[in-house]
Amino acid sequence: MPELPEVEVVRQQLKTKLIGRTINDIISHHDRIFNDDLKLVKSALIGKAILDIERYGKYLVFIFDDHVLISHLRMEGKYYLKHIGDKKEKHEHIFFELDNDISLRYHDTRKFGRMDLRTKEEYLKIDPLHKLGSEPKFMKENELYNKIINRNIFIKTALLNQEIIAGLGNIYVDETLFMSKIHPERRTNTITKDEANLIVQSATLVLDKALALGGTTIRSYTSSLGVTGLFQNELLVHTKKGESCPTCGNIITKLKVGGRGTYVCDKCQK
DNA sequence: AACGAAACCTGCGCGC
DNA sequence: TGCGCGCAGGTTTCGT
Repeated sequence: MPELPEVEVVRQQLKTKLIGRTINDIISHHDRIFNDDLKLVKSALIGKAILDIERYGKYLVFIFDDHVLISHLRMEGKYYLKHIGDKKEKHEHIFFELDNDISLRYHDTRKFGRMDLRTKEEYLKIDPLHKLGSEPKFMKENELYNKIINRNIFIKTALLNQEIIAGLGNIYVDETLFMSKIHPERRTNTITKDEANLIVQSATLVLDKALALGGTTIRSYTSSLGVTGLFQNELLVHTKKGESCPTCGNIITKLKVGGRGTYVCDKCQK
């Protein structure tokens, strides 16, 4: 479900509700969400307070005193705030039972999401965060160019690779490439410095604007945690197959790039 | 090492 | 109505 703006919205919402709350119990109904042994997770976190919630790219990080819990929502992960004892809904896999009668529930229809327990000391230095690329707004001049010029993959595939650039997903890559007038199937070794820097600038703009509108909501139900953004009304090409290009009027087409549905204006994007 | 495809899951919409 | 297929805002693993 979420890319950087949607995860950031979740982070901000959770923060207002959860800072200072203490974990009284953790209940798991599906044993593949936690990558670590449940007993280990419980012994590290039970009795501890949530001190902060950080975000790196699409990863959420719950900060405790000695440990952190890194959460990736993948395609469909969501957090719901309920009351302890509320009926377990389908696809609610992890319950974090907090003080103040709060039951923080991790909901994931496809069970793709994952959580990793790490120590505060090392969590930025090891998997899964240590190889994460820079977010567009923090990228330096030519940083993207230097990372892709010696590779020979589709530019769309490169922008979806979180080790190259962090935070973009299928929707925002399409929008970024449209704004940059670059075709998603351009090979990375043909991208110029100016084009790479323009891509970073466009990505920064798209992500900022999407965040300001609360993210994008397509093909998704409303959640109890405000992931009902408005940026879907601002999309220029993604989901617009058969419609007119807002720049030139040409019909927008859909193709597959790296197995992902991709929307493009063949006239504008070269 | 690098690349592309398949795998991981479940649900929904569409065509027949 | 029922069935099979393709598709879904992501990442990891497998095969070449």
